[in-house]
Amino acid sequence: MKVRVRFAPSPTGYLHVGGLRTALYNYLFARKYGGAMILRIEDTDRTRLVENATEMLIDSLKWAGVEYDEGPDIGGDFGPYVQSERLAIYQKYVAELIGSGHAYYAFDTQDEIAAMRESKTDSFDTKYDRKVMKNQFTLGPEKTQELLANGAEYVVRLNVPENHEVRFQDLIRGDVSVNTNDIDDQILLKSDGFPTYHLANVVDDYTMGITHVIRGEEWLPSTPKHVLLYEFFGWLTPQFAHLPLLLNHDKSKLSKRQGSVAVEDFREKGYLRDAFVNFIALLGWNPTADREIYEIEELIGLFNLEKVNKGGAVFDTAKLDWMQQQYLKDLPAESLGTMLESELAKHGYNSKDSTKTAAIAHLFRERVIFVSEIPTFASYMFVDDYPIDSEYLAKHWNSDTRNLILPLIEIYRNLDSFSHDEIAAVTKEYSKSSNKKMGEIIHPLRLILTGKPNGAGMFDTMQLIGKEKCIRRFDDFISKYGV
RNA sequence: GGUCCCAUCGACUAACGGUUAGGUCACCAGCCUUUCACGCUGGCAGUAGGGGUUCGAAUCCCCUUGGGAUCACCA
Repeated sequence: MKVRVRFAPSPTGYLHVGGLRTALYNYLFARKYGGAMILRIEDTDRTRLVENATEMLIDSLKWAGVEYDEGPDIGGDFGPYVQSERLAIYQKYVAELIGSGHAYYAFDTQDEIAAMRESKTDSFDTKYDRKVMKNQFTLGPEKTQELLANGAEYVVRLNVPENHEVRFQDLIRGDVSVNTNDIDDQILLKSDGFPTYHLANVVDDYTMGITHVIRGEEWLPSTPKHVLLYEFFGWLTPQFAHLPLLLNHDKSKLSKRQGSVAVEDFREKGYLRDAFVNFIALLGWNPTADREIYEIEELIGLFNLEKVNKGGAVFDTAKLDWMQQQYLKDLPAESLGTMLESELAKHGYNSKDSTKTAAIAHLFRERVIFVSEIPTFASYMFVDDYPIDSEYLAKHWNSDTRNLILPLIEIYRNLDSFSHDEIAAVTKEYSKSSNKKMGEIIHPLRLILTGKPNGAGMFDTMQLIGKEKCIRRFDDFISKYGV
C-alpha cells in the first residue's frame, strides 16, 4: 500500500518550529517511501481563526522546502483539504455513529456543564456524567426527538464503553494502552454544527487514505479516543507515531515565552534555509551521529521513524548558529553578494558594483553568522565616516607609528597596481628594510583604514577599498590626528 | 490530583547485552597568524537512584525519584 501522510495545522497563527519539524518528518517519511504528503487545514474552531494564517503557514512551509503533493492550494483527489469545507462529510459519519449507538445527543448548556464540574469534589475530575446530565439517555427517545424537532441546541458525544482496555501500537513508543474509564464522553459535533478535532481528524485521515499519523506527543493522551472511533466505524487504524516534544530551556513544551518560535522569525533573522532545516531535522532524530551536516536528499535517504528519540529535545539555538556559519562559509561568492546587496539597500548604501559586493561578502563570511551583520561589521567598506576605536587608536597611533607609516604611504601612492599581491610585496619589503615586524606596520594601517582592531586580511581589505580611497584616508587621518 | 509518556556529558545525540561509554555545539587551553575569525590539536564533562535477570547491563524487568504531556462545545 502506498504511504500517505499528512501535516494538519490549524490556521491560528504562524508556523511554529515544532510544527515545522512535524511537517518535515512527515515529508522525509513520505519521500523516503515514495508516498504522498498531504497538507490539511484544520479550521474547525471558528473562534480562533486568524486572518491569512493559512497563507503564512504555506509560505513558511515553502520556504523550508517542505513540499506536499495534495493540499488546499494545489488540490488533489481527496479534497477538499480544508475542514470547514467538509461539514457534510462529518454530518454523515456522525449520523452513522448515532445510528449504531456509539454516539448520542446531549442538550446541556455550557452553564450546566460548568455547574456539573463545580459540584464535583475533585477539581480535576471534569468527566461528563452521562447518567445525570441532559441527554438522550436521561430524556428518553420521545423527548429527544421533540427537542431536535424544535431546533434545540445540541452536541453529539462519543458513547465511551465502560471498563474496556484500548490499546494501540505506536511506531516510536511501542504498546500503549488506556482504560476507557479514564476517557471522557468527548464531544464530536459542537452546537455550531462543526466537528471537534477528534472526529474531523479521524474521518479525514480515513477518507483521505492516510496510512501513517505522524504528529506531536501532545496528541498521545487523546489517541485512545481516536482508536475508539476507528473501532466504532469499523475502520482499520492507521499507524501512529508520536514525536517527542521540542522543549524550552526549562524543559517545558516549547513556547513563545522564551524567545522566537515562529519559523518566520528565523527566516527574517537571516538563517539560511538549508541550515535551519538541517538543524531542525536533527532535533529528535540522528542518522549516525558521526556528522552534523546533511543535505535534504541525504536526510530523506536516511530517515527512519523507528530511530526517532522518545525523549523531548531542548531547542537550543547555539548549535544552530554554528550550523548557519558552516552553510554560510560554503556559499558561493555570487550568492553571498546577492544577499549582501539587499542588506546594503536597507542601510541606504551604494552597491552598484556587484563583483565588488560579492568579494566583500566573501571576505567576511567567516567572521559573521548573518550576512546582515556585514554592513555594520565592516561599515568602512561602504562609507567614509566609519567610527575609530579609541582604545585601538591609543595603542597604535603615536609619533613612532606615524613616522613608520609616512614613508609607506608614499610607496603605496606610487603603486601602479593596487592588488593584494602588490600591496603585500611592497609592505613586506618595507618591513624588512625598516626592520619592523609586519604586525607593527599593519596595526596602524588597519587603524587608519578601518578604525577597528578586528577584520579581514589587511591586503585584501585594502584592495577592496581601492587605492584612491586608501590614500585619501591616509591623508585625512594624518591631518586630523597629526601627532 | 487521575491517566499517559519519558530519563546517556550544560545542549543535540551515538552505542539496538560485551566499547577505555563515541561524535557535535558550548566552554577552557595550545597551535596557526597580520588583528578578529576560520582551521587544527588537546582538555573539561554523562548512563538519576536502588533492586533484580545474565558469565557480562547504558542497553532487558521491577520499584523509587525526577521531568513532561494531557484532562474544553482548542487544536
